[in-house]
Amino acid sequence: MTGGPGRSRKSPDQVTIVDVARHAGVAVSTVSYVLSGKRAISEVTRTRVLASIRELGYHPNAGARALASRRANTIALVLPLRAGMQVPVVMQFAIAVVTTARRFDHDVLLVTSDEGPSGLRRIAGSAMVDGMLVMDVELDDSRVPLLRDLTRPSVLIGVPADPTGLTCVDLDFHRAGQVCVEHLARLGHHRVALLGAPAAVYDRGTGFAHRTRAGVAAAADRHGVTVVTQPFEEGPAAIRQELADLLDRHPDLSALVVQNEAAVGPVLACLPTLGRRVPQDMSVVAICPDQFAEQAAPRITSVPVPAEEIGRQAVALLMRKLHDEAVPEVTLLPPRLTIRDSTAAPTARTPR
Amino acid sequence: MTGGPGRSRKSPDQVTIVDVARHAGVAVSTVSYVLSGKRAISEVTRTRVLASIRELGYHPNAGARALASRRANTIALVLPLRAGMQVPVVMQFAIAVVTTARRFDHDVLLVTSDEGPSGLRRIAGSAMVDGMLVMDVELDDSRVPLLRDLTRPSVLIGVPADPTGLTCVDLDFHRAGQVCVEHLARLGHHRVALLGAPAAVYDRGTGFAHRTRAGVAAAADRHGVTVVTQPFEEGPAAIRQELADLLDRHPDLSALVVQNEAAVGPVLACLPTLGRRVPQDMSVVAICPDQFAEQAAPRITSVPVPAEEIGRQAVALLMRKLHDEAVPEVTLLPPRLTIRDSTAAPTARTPR
DNA sequence: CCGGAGCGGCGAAGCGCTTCGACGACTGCG
DNA sequence: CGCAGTCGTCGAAGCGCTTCGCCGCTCCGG
Repeated sequence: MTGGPGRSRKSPDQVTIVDVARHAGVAVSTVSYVLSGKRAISEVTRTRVLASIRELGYHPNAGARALASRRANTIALVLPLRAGMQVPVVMQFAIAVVTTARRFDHDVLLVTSDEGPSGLRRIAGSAMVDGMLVMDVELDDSRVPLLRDLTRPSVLIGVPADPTGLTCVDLDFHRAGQVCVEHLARLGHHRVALLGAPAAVYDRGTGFAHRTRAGVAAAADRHGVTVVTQPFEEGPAAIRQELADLLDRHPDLSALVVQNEAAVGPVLACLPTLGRRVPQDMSVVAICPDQFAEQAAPRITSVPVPAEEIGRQAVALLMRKLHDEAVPEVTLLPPRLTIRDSTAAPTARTPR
Repeated sequence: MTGGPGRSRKSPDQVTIVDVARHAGVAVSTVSYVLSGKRAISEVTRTRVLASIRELGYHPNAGARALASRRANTIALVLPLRAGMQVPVVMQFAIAVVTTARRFDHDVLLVTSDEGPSGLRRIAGSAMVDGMLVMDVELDDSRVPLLRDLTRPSVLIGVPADPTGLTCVDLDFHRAGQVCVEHLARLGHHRVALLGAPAAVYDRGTGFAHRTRAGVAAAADRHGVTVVTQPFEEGPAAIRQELADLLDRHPDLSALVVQNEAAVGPVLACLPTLGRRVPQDMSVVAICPDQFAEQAAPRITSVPVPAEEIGRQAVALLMRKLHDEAVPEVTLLPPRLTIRDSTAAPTARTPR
């Protein structure tokens, strides 16, 4: 426990590369090369070293490795912690990121933006991470100029207004909006409402909300569909009220596109009480996680946000940037519409 | 860019402590002591050094620091990634952990359990983290013996069957169950059902589910209340069915305790269609996040899981362990019942 | 007037690892 | 038979930081 006079002051439990080398009867550098594979090592030596490693329970010291190799084998995942976040999606995403990063032999440092840009500076400056994944990027995000300056590569989830010099991944929300409307138009709907995120989300300049709205509008235009757009606050009471008002003002609506996870359940619950059965009197398409769509009654036709896929892609892109490979500035994942039980052809309801 | 002959091969952007020392005209060690405060430094020197640091934009290299000081200033947050997790709670918790850790000048490494125990070994062995927070601990958790062996301290969220030698934090679910039943008993209810988590969660030996059940049973006993216990699967269809069955078998139930985030909404939605208005015909108490309880219609009397508080406590405890302070093995947070609109005295319904 | 105790600062020895250049021992070829 | 070219291994020089021991001051009491 005290460490005899010979052993200086090393803690007893820490096995170092020196111990491994001694145990295997080779030089320290040989052990290192066995581990990294950066030089040829004879099969016999390699197995002997690996055996020693296992026997001693050796784990390379991350700090020393980072210091010597100038690579931390860690990436940062920068989460926002604002209200109105899509919690399950974020979680799914985070898990995909960790899992994928591990596959590339990297770990993930969890960072929140509440320290502001200085937090990013600190992380990057201290060389704790080799690169960073930044979530929930807004159209005009204050972190973007900083990221452009930083020496470490980064990948953004979400697309800012000007993606020049950046790397961004996201669902193609514009197309997602289109796909929803096209589906409804094909069914014969002509009057559609988009129930969007809370107004604050639009005001904040959140890309996905704006892009979806644009996509919906574009497709509507093209297919002769009229669209009413309406932000939607949270809370079942507010939702009920807003929905009632909406139907009051536009009694001839026959379909809804809902882009607001939290609203999906309440909307479905309210519609029958407002005299609209789903899907007979009102079709509903949602942009929300599959899990939500599957569990609702009726099951909802939806375009899921492929959080897992986005996470994988983001990590993969970051890894390529770490290897100095060129990557596209914007990667948009194609939306996939899953048709379930909440959409149908409209039934003649009010005479024109 | 090429690094002149004098500057050897250091990357141009990395400011080191040597640069700061030179700029401030002091020794490297002096800069270090200014930063750590471990030795007295004159005010004049300290300000000069701090000025240089700011001017040069110096950030200590985390790897070097960890190597030399043998402390990484990082803690691991070990998440499960099983199905049936309480996603919003986990998220809340994670954010609280990161925020609190930062307050102690630590960062957070996000780890998932899918690598199994070897993942924990790797993290601990590589000295990337000084300690770990392990979430979602089960009664008989395979990670527990490992944690006991590890040299690095850890704090568990959840309490295993035998917490000896560990440090655990959790909501006092036993008392939470009691509190719910006591509230109902006080209102005059005599026939209560506990709608629990999916059966798999019980089978898995998840502590909070078992403890709640025990607490409910104990309080029921004491107050002369009869309790029906029933695991509840997910998905609105299943829930509706199970609820209908339950009411069929026990038509005289006048109150429900729901410990199943995902079931709260559907249950509330189903009850009226089964001829039970809330709270007139059926009182409902839930153990779920406040957010859910507030947004439901009617707003639900509930005991929230204080994720944020648990996160803060867990980090605080871990920090104390890092400083070799003694901490209690089990810290149980007292449940707080918030009375809202979903509970009332029972109305005579079926004649005895 | 001198000895001892702080104070404030310096220099150097690592922390555990990667990586570069060097160097024997083979190989194959002229 | 000799020389160049691998191949496999070694030794040593850092990476940027903390920390220990030391030293020259100044200040104080005896």
